[in-house]
Amino acid sequence: MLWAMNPLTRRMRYPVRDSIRCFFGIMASFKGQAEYSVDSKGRIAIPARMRNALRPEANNSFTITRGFEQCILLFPMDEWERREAEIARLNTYRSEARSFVRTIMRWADETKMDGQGRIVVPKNLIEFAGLDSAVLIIGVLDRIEIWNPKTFAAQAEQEADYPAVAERIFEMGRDL
Amino acid sequence: MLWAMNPLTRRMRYPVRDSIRCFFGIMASFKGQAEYSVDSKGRIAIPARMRNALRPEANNSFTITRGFEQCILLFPMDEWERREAEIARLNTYRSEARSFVRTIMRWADETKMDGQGRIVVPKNLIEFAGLDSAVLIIGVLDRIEIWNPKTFAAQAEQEADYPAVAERIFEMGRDL
DNA sequence: GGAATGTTCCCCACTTTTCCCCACTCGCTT
DNA sequence: AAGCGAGTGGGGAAAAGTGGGGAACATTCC
Repeated sequence: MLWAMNPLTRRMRYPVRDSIRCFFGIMASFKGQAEYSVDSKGRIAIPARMRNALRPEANNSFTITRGFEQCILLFPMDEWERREAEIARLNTYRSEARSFVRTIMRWADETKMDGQGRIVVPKNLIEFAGLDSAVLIIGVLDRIEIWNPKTFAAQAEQEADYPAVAERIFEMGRDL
Repeated sequence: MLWAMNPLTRRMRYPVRDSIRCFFGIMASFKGQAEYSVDSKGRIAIPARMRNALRPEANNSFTITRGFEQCILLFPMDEWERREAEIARLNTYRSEARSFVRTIMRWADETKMDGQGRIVVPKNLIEFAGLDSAVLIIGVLDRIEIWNPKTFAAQAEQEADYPAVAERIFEMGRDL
């Protein structure tokens, strides 16, 4: 296994295996979940396991934004830049595209981890996701999701048909 | 990461990563929202996050104009010059193009930030956008939008189908 | 022409927020 | 048991947002 230096801790803790190849090159690959707390200053610690999956190019920074569901998304800086370039190609003389870009960018903000590996979550996003003292942090491939545990549980009965959904998504016959 | 000097604060606060490549080269990348106040002199502060995203070429200046919606647009000077060049290429023997160019240029004005990072908004634009004491400032990629919060809220029910619009726009299936 | 009035622009000052750093606790490993 | 990594809490310096004074310039009125 290869290791690279994590600039936050200045240690060789970045495992290259924890990344996957994609169209653009290499992207991070977050996985797992953890229940952490939000402190009085609105800070949330990023689980060490996910910090270690960050590529050095991300510079310990994330773009934080809202999800389509009632949760917060964290994209590593390098990954977000690719998405933004895609958004910038939309034709903003079309009213629908204009409104879409406005909504995406309006919720987005840049945030950098402090020396303890924490990020500050903007107040409007805390409100949007309905966060209180405890949060559920989930690693989902190229992004990290932050949920209020209650909100997640409430919408997680959808996962009851998890196998059925999988069948629909992969119905073109291509197995992963 | 590269840093350049922000001439406003005379500090190395301008992150070069905070710009994205586009057809023309590099453009600024504004994001986030903030609710600020308009003071008695008609001045509005530009959020520090967005000031730091300005390229030195913009020279702390904006071209201010009206949007397609009922809001005010701020383009960094360097970005505006590219747009103006684009507009100048339109065929002004077409009456529709003539009218479009006239309307755009009629509302446009130049404004430069003061030492505190504030701009003065022309009275006709304040009237057009219906601004009073509080404004909503939104970073939208290559431009900054200034809204009356009430006006924005009134037209923001479009955001209800934000996920649906996203599915339509990115119908190739790639989730954002 | 000159004084009065108003506007623009630059600077200084105050308050609040943000960000960086230090410190503590708790498991787990050595 | 000691040491280290990980999660949590908080203090203080610096930056950001806000308000306002006053000089320089323009405009209007007598």
